Amino acid sequence: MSFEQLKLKNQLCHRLYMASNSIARAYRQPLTEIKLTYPQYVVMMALWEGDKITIAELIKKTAIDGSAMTQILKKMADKTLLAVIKDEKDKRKRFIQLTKDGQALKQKAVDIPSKIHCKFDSIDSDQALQLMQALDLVINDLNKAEE
Amino acid sequence: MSFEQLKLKNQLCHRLYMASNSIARAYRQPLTEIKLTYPQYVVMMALWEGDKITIAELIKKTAIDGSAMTQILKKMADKTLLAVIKDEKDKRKRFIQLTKDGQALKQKAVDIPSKIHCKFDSIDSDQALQLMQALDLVINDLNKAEE
DNA sequence: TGCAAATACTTTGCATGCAAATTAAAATAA
DNA sequence: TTATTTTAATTTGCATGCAAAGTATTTGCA
Repeated sequence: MSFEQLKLKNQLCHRLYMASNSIARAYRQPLTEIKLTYPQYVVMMALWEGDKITIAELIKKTAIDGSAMTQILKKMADKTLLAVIKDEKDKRKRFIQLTKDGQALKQKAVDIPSKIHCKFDSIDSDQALQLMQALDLVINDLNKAEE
Repeated sequence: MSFEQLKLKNQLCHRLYMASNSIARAYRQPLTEIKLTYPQYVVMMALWEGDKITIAELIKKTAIDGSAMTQILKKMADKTLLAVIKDEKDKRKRFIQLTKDGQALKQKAVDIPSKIHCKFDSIDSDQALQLMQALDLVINDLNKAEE
């Protein structure tokens, strides 16, 4: 067994680590302007597509950790972006509903994707799509292996 | 301006977020067995390629945040994996040197890459290489934009 | 009916990632 | 040389990501 595989330059995981951190950092400035952290922005994107969903559904859609989600939602509720509503039928469940503030924020966020997009000089839309598809394979393989 | 770009399924950043978390999670179990966290493992990989480098060089090589690095190195020194040595010439600098424990750990870590690799059913070595190259473009574009 | 098992969340503790401020020392300019 | 700037690390404060434990509720079954 060679040690070649232990070199950082051969590690897909390290590329993902760097790329994920780099892109989160790139979002930081535009997100600061609308007072959101990156995970909070992910939650908002999920809810803009459709709110009145349970926390469990939100977790599945965003892939944000459940225990982190509790804290994130609490902060976002404090900022009056959303409301946590108890389900009367099943008292274990909570629905998340956007407030007017939360809905209105979508207008301010709509320019963010293009701001990030224009930082990519070396990658066109087609390559970005391919990259996303490759990442989907990675994600599926790893999540499959979890069970 | 369409809202289509704000959908999660169209976000490269969210794919990277999920992929990076998924792969870090995949490493967690094998790394627990050798008592390392993922960033600590990255530090070890960097040092196995060549130690007696300064903290600044280690930061550049691993892309780990500087303030996090201070904490990480402190914990690793406590575990006697490495030693922090002051530079007598330039008293601002510190060199990092592996201990015997730290060097010996390489033998236990050598199997980890293949353990992860075998979780990828949908991706062959060639695709993985392409993926890494695409990620390098993303990383370079974003880091270039930082300045 | 009654109780174990499964769900949906929350809480806690630990390890980062990151911005901003701080400290110490070296390099540079005036 | 002395003041200014730059560099190398550390410290602090905040926001996750995650495992593990805890709390209600609801289901499923004997």
